[in-house]
Amino acid sequence: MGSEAKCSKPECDKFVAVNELAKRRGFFWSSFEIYGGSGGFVTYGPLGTRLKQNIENKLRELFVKKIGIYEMESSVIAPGKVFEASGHVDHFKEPMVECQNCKGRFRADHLLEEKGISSAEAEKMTLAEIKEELERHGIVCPDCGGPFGEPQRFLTMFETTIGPYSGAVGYGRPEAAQNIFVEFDRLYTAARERLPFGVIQIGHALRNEISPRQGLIRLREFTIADLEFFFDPEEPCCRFLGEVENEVLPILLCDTRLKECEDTTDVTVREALDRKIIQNEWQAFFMAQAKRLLVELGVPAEKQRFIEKLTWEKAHYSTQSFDQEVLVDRWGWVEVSGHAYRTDFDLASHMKASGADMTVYKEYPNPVEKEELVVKPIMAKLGPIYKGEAAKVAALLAKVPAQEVTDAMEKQGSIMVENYQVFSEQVDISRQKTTVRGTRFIPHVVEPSFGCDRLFYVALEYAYGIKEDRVVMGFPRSIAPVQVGVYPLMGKDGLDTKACQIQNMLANEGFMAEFDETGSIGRRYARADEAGVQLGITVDYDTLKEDTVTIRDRDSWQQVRTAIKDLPALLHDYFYGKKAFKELGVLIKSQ
RNA sequence: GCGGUCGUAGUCUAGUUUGGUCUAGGACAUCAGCCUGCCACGCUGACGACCCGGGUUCAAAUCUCGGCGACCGCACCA
Repeated sequence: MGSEAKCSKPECDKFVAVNELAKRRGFFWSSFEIYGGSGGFVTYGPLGTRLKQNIENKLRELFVKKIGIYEMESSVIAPGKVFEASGHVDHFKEPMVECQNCKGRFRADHLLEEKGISSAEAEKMTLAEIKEELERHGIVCPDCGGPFGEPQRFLTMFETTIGPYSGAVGYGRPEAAQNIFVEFDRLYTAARERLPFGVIQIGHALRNEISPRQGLIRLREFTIADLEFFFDPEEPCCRFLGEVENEVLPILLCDTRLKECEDTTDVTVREALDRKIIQNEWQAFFMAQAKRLLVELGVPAEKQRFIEKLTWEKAHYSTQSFDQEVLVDRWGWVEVSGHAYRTDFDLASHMKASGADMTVYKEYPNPVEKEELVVKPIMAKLGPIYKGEAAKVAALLAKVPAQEVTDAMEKQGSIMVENYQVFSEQVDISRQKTTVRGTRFIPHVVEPSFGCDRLFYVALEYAYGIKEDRVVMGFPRSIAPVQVGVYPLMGKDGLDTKACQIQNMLANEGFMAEFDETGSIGRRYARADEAGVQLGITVDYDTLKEDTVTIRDRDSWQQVRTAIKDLPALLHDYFYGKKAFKELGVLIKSQ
């Protein structure tokens, strides 16, 4: 049974078809097959690597080139402190117990919560303490009443040691975001200390999933694109909002979800903000951009939606979160990006843990004149009295609010600081005028975060089509892994040499162009369609006479004839989306 | 991690029930040659597989145990 025949059957879904094609044509496959394989790891082949790069470059185009987001690249492994500070160490380790009788597994902290122990308490307990508490409350398996084994912590971060000393714990990053927060200070300097600004990092992340499934959808090592956008919470306006305010976002709201209803509410970006469905302008802007990105990857708007996350579904750092989902053939709605309002959580956490200053300075539009009381100890008088303790007295005095000192001096002529009495003649109280020109604050963050492997998968699935029993991968032209195939009609009479020259010329013009001379011309077209090659240039006998070629469109199978010398300019326009296929030459009537 | 189903060339599969005739068959793909004047033509040839390891047996693709992997369900998914 041939693969095409099988895939025309209804029970053969697109996931199976796409995965089979991907393996056969080298888009991707699961890694380490010669050693029996290992779940959750994937290898991208020649076509897949190119497609993935094109998708990642779409992100760069959309965010880096068009709106000036900065890009950075940092390490996958980070010292333990980074993820302790970020809260991941706490949130990634869940104590679990297994029933020795029925093998059911339960979250130990949840079992304890039922006995009135708060989750905060449970989180702090050691495994021994958890075991003790479980025994003390006589907690047994809720399913069968069987006894529990030893509690164990399940860690979904990959743990390692840095260097030869086992004390130095390191973790594989489960998201790319933390690198950005950790490097905030330098990034902010590089951004010339102006808000708002954003930084994107596209790179691998690691999550030690219990059981990775669903091919590219859930991997243990995957590519994530985290964009952290920093802004002043007092100036939350998005200057690009005008470009997207009429974009319609289909959102499945919390309220709707709680009614166990799956209906989305269609709102424009403007409405979503006016009705406070989305709290933040930048977040709404990025959601609109995310929708447009998916459209450009070939996923129509009606196959996308946003889900507002419920309180208990949200990450520990987020106040409002939406997931962007795409409808796929096999599993229904699958998350492709997350949009979280992280407030100042991350910068504040790292500031607290590291002691580094993560605040930024903001100048007021108008300086504020401030008059304040200043208490200055007169050391010339304190010194002779308190001798060696004079400095200490002065320090203690500095801790007392100036107004309090002034009041005491006016009432009693002295003030007690601990056991020391300071008299009014020992201090100099004055009113000082100062000009406050600005303030320091921690920026807020909205984060769009894309799963690149999932973007890749949905692009493949939506490109997958069957035309006359043949697979045609109809990628949008901007992400096609191969832009042009160049084919001699026959591998003789100099047609092959001519085709080679054209391929070479196009490659030098910057196109991804491939030469193929084996098999019949029809076979080569079919092969190219399956790889998603956007255009086919065929060199025939007329080419030798008049220096023209035919260009074949992968999707319509139509052909136009055009002069070789015009190819570079025409193709550049075509791939930039400035020209349609039919504008590339004179349409040839189908034979 | 549990339960179910499953694992044969690049891909899809026949064979497994009932161990031997399997030196493992086919289709498609790939490569070489011939042919071929625009959509997987044809012919000839080539390449190429029983997931890994133990056990039972005279004999294992087939039975059995363990491992690994895949899919589905449960759980998990910041």
